[in-house]
Amino acid sequence: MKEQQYILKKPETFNLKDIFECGQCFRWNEQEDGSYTGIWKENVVNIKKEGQDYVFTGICKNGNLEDEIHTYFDMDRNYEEIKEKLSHIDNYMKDSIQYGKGIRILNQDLWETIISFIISANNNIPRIKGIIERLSKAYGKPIEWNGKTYYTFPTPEELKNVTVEQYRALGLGFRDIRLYETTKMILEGKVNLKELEENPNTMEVRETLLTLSGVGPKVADCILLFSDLKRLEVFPIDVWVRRVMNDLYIKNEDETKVNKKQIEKIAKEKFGNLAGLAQQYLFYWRREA
DNA sequence: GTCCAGGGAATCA
DNA sequence: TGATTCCATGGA
Repeated sequence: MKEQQYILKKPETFNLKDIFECGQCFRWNEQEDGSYTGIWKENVVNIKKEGQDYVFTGICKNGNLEDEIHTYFDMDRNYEEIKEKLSHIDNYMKDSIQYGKGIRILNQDLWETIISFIISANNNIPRIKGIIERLSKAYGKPIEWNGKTYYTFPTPEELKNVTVEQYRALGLGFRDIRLYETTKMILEGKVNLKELEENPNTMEVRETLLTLSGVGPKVADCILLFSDLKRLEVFPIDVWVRRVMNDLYIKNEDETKVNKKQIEKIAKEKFGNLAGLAQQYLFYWRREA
């Protein structure tokens, strides 16, 4: 495969750290020079900031690099407009957006996002990344680039004969059976990912996702928000979001006892159909700062 | 040794 | 419906 290069000139909303460290993805890693290298589909790419431009260098198996980047980085969406709207809600939103102003929500592969967020349950980001890396190395396809070997995220077919014990050996812990069962359900057609992609009804898609093993409300919402399903109105609630929502708007003495429905209600009232974006700014802001 | 992590499922009231 | 408890693993 031939190396390609693409230069993104002076993007308004685009910051490598904000995009890759805000918790939406697990396969991008910072390099010694401050650039980031990652893999999606069968693309291996390094992104380096040069002045106000971003230089993308890498290999792209199908199609051309520019199109792949355009889709993956959600370049058709006007984030300036979204941030402007959310900033007017209150000063908390204004501060959190200022902190994560370079965030873009990636259009990640649905299957990969489902498995990645099943793995994320009661887990921490460094370990999630490690598990996904080992899973890809064990069952994905190798891609050589720039003297290193990268591995694609394994397809359902590539995980077809993997046993629960083999998952456990990768360090998946109690999530081994969930991965096994969900892969089986998708291979058997009990859940059809193509149909999900084509269904505009978010609540219907959510209900279907919830039938998958290891997918509860929070994981389903992350899938809806971070995959190419791209439903910006959902509001995933994890320990960090519950924490920040309680600190800002609810002020309960014991944050662990805050009712989830109360959080959802406030999120819908304040953020409306942009709740997912608001959630992401708040999550990143609270977790990093 | 203890606590915690981008929670979910099983169980019980 | 709502609350409790258990579930591996690794780092702080």
